[in-house]
Amino acid sequence: MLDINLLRQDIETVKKQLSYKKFDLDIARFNFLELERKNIQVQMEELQAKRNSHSKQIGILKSKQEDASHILTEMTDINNNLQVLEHEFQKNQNELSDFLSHIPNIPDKSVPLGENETQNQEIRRFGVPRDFEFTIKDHVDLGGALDNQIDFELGVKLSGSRFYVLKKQIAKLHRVLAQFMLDTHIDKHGYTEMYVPYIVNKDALFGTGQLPKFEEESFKINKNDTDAYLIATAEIPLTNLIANTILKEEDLPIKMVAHTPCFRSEAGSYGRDTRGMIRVHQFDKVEMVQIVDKDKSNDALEELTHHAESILQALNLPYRVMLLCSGDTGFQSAKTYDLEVWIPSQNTYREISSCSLMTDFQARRMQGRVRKNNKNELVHTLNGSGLAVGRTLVAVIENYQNIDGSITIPEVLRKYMGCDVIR
RNA sequence: GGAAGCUUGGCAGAGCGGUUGAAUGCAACGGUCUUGAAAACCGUCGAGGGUGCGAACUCUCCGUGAGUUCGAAUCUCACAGCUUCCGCCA
Repeated sequence: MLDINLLRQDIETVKKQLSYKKFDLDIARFNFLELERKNIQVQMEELQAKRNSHSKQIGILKSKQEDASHILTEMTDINNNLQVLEHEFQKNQNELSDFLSHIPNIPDKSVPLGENETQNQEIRRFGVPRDFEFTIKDHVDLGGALDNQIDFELGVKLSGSRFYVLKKQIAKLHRVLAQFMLDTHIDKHGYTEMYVPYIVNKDALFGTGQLPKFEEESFKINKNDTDAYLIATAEIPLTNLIANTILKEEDLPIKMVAHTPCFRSEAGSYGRDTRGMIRVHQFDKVEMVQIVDKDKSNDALEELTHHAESILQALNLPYRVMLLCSGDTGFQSAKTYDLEVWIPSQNTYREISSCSLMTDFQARRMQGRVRKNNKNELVHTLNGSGLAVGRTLVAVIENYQNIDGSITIPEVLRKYMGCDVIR
């Protein structure tokens, strides 16, 4: 959520900044709601003040056993009017907060202007795609040939399309990858390991910005007759840990990491990436979240991105870092780096991590603050995948495939796997 | 799943219809004293919002939501959470 004062002070500038994100801010609508709010609120508070002082008067008179009937009749009037105003005010507030909660975050100054992913900016590259001297297979064929250790049919049998079952060494490699990522972030990058719920309430989804605009992307379930949601990313539970909290200055920065499954409905992606494990309803991800002082958040984004990159480097997987252009930057984000890993079978780089600076956009929604110089100030939140485990598995399998269909285990994973190759 | 008790400011803990946004203690912050620190003493000390150039004035919030009342932290109802006991069970 944006600071409403920003809209009050300089709405034209905000409109322009948001237009870079392909969002059309309805200025007339905002001005109308604000004017209405002001009118109602001033009247309402005047009456409330009157009610409060009259009530006190009545109390004083009654305690002296004196007559208060003339004030009481006046109060009836006040209360009748007040009821109407309070109702109108509530309606106005609902409309205003609905209006505000649908406005995306403003892109950072350093974000290149652009419409879509074709205008994203490549920042740097690591590694060189391997030159295969044989005809390569994709992970689906490789997994199938390896005794169906990646089994899509079983996934369909149990749950439908976009689900899969892993077995034996591939299942272990999947587990080991997550383990390696967690260990790296905890031991080398100073993150605190967290274990969090996979089912969260509406407040949490609103806090990180998935509600109200993106409800259809989550799996909604029922818990004790109230709405609950499967997490689409550990960003949701991790970031919401600071909801309605006033942190101490020395608490910052908070750096947390968790390995969780992620559930996505993938509504609206029919036909896209239908083959394989790239786009599925359930996948594992190791997620990093940082809660930082607002002055340090830009540096924190660079740091976080490097943390994610270090996993790809350790696995020796070729990748590139893309700075998303304004039009491709997500709703909540002010600035996002995507890490794209080389997928040989697709002869291209595919997203494997997204590292974002949310500035105070989420903190304002969830009221996460820090006490600084005796004043409370919103924190900045950041998150990044470090990494998406399923896609990392795909990348390892495809990049490390051998002519006989076996998979060489990356050096750093061998002590975890207890073997050098899967065959 | 059943029963009882509880839910107040950073923490502890009063208040149980009327000048209460909330006593008191601790913590925190500022100051006096001191070479420095501790102790002692003095002072400050919940959050969010509105009108106004400003001074200032004012509203909302005592788990959440509804209700009773001229007036609710205080009464009623529903829901949630916590604690304890019983039952069941990974």
